[in-house]
Amino acid sequence: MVTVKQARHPGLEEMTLVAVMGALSDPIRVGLVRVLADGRERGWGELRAPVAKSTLSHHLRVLRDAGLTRTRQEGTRCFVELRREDLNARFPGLLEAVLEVARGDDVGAHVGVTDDSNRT
Amino acid sequence: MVTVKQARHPGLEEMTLVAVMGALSDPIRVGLVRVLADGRERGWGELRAPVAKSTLSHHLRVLRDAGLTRTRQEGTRCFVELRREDLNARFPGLLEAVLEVARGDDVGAHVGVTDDSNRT
DNA sequence: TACCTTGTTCGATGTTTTACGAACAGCGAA
DNA sequence: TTCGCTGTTCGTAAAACATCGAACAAGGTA
Repeated sequence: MVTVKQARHPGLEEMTLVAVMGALSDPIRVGLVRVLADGRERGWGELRAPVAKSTLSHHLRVLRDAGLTRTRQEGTRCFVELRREDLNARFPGLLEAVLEVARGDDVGAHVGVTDDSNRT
Repeated sequence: MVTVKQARHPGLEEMTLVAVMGALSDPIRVGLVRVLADGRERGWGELRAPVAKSTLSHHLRVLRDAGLTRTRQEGTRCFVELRREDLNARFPGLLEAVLEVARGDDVGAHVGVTDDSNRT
């Protein structure tokens, strides 16, 4: 019934440093953030990660609950995007610093997107 | 015998983003980092945190293993300090961004030092 | 030497996290 | 309506984590 509980996204004030750090303490999630770092909204199906879909769903929820991403549902499919402006407002400099290191170390390398670019 | 295994500190190359983020995903550890953020070396006994000493020891080890702090042993007591330069070299901007937010949100507020300033 | 102080290590425990496959629910298409 | 596709939720299991008290080890002190 209330299966898709219309995903609640935390407001700026609800985001906590500890939750964000926790969300970014997993390589898969860092990989997802990196994929979304180009600012483009991505379809769930575009995302590739070496885990079962239920696990991927879990990771996306952790990111969303921490306030890192925004999920939009359109009919049957979901789209995810990085809440870059919100993050920069709430945690100035943090996201950029993390992305910079993640890029340099190639953290979350096995996370990617299908080259099936049918959007944007 | 080898109780105090002379604490190994990871070199710059051994530090990982994920480990650092994990280390900073606990309010007590963030509080410890805040306390050390003034650059002063602190004695173990100076640190106050609302946990048992064995737990505090554990948290200090997590921080040390992630490369955030350096521990020095002098006779019977230990001294801890933040590896600020190393962190800035390895993760540019990250520590400052975290400290800034932690200060603003007062993360790890119940962690402090005894005003027993008998050092420096 | 016998004791005390200091911090680590050792279990033990309860909680949280990660992971999977299966079942389910919503939506669109046949 | 009946399928099929998509993503969430559930049940479960394994691993990691936070926490404590007790035991221990190393160094200083009496």
